[in-house]
Amino acid sequence: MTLAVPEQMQDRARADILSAAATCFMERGYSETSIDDVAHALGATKGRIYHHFRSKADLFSSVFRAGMEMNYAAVEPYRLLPGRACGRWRRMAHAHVMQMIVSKPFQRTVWLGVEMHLRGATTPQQRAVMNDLVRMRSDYGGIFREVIVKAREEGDFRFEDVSIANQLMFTTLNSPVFWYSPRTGETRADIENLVGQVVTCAWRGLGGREET
Amino acid sequence: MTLAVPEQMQDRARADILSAAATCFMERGYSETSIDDVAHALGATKGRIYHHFRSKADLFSSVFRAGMEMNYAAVEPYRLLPGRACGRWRRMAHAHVMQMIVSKPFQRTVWLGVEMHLRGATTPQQRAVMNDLVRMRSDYGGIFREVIVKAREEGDFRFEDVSIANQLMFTTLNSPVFWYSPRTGETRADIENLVGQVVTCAWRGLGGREET
DNA sequence: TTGACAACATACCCGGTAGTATGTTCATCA
DNA sequence: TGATGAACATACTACCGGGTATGTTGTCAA
Repeated sequence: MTLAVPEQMQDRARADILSAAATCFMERGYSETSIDDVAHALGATKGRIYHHFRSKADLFSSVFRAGMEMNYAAVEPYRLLPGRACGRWRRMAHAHVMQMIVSKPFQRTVWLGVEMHLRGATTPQQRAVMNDLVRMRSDYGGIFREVIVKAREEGDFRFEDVSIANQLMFTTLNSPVFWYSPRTGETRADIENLVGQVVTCAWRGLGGREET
Repeated sequence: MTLAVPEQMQDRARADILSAAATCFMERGYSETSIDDVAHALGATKGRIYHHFRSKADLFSSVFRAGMEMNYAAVEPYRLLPGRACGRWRRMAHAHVMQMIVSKPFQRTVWLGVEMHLRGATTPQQRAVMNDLVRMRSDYGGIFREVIVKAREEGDFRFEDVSIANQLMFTTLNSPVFWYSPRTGETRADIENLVGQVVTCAWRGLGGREET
């Protein structure tokens, strides 16, 4: 069988389009991005995109899903680590923030998707897909929710309402998606330091004790 | 002179349009909102809107400006209060969060405007107006920045980078704009409690000591 | 070698929307 | 009382962008 190579090439073709689309959605928003824009960013035409995706909404959903899969993959290694919950939280939070930075175009698109879903700006069948994706994101939030609840039980976090605390925590951890942009001559250590400040801010916000 | 009444009526007519437009922009975004949508929300037609605003961009800018003016007005009473800076910060932060809730449609529009500006999705002349508005917002951020710097000098706040701290703080204080929605039977005390949790989270994030 | 299909490009249609041009109504004022 | 203009509504145009229908090229299998 020589099907393995074509399949990989197809995945590659899709991945290239997804990446270009994510950047366009980040830079221009959903409605302001035309299929022609995405095609132009690829040095191609509409035909290429409509060959791999059924519609603009389908393309958008695919970027959304890819972004969420990246998030799951990023925190997966730390979910079931032994020890105190607050320790797991710190690892997961760090991985999450780092992911916001390295896959910013996809994460911005995820954000756009959530906003659109809250506004209900979709067709009935597309809405089903979006419901699935938003649930996927909600479940992802649930992972963190469980951890901070456990950490509170263990006396490491202090907060009133769990839902509000989780909202505020995610707001903080996601924020680099909006204001981070790479600086010239930026080192790995610079980014680590930045991520550290964000995680610390969220940690404090959750009522975590000051680390030494 | 009987001009006083017509002028007030004109302001009123503009204010009604601004309010309807803010709600539409919040619910649908900029591009997804048509002038016909805004007109329909008013029980009117396009003619009414184009009689008071030169273009869709002009209408949007006006909503943006109105939102920012509300913010300035909200924190103004506390800016120059005597005492420690962290005390002023708490008053200002409280007023700001409350403003995010009570004028949510306008604040969402402000957010949309900032996003659009960062993407540079405007015509040259419209860009001049947007530059002015974004500067207005930047100055508003500067007010808080001064206060948290002062509070750090006074030993009440602890954080590394001022810009990052200010970004994270605003992210937290603004967040209700995205997830708050009024509940049935909600009392004034409920809202105050909610605002309190948000302010406390930001306070902690800035490294403020635990209040008794 | 040929035919079949994937992977595009090109050309076109058509609905929606910003903006305009032109009524229409009503109040005010000389 | 008639003229004037503000405050709209109505009717229309021009254009942009999603989607489709159709052409073109290269590759692989029989």
